[in-house]
Amino acid sequence: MPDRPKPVSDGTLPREFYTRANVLTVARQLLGRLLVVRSRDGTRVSGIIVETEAYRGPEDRASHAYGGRRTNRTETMYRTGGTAYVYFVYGMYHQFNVVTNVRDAPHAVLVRALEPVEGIARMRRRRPGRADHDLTNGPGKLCAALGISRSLDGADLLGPRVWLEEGRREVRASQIAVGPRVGIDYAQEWADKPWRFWIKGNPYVSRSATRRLTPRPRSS
DNA sequence: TTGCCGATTACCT
DNA sequence: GGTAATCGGCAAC
Repeated sequence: MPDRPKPVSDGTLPREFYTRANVLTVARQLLGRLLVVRSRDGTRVSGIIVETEAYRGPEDRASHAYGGRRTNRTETMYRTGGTAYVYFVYGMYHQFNVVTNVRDAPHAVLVRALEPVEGIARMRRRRPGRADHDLTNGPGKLCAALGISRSLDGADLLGPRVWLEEGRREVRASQIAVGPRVGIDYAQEWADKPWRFWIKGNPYVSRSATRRLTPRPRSS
């Protein structure tokens, strides 16, 4: 595993963290980092990233940029690493992605789950009736909890609207689990690639993830 | 606990 | 006109 670029003094991850060529490396190293969104009133809402998925266009059939597809929606993925790619799916959910690699290389990492850290009261108001472990344990859920919408599509991840910080938790390689990505059955052989990463045993990984790979042993 | 299915709309064919 | 990088409710077990 290559060295991780040093953060700038305030802990914000630097451009060089994102512009590296290997999206799988970035997806792994995003685990344990702090995703921060600045609310309208200037306060912080944040969470530690505990689950990610890598998308490696244009060869990756599961990527929106498969085959070099370049449309109004996917244009954001062709921007420089360290840009937010936010899109809308299933008629009601947003998905937050981190663009990686250099300009015109459409690689991205989907953030699938967070462990809430700051602004938890605000998250509860945005997802009423949900237990705390159910606030951000899925890509659509975390966008709702953090107030992420398409207004953040194309935002620079060096701030000031949304950014990532070093975080306080060192995630060792032995603590990272790997498995196939979720919800891309249409992608044929690409659907089986082990490009999803999560922190082993973390209670905030997405439900679909835990269901697929950690089935409980059946009792008689 | 598992599995099915409807919601709801931007986007692409 | 079909589908999607999802979620939550409900039925069956």
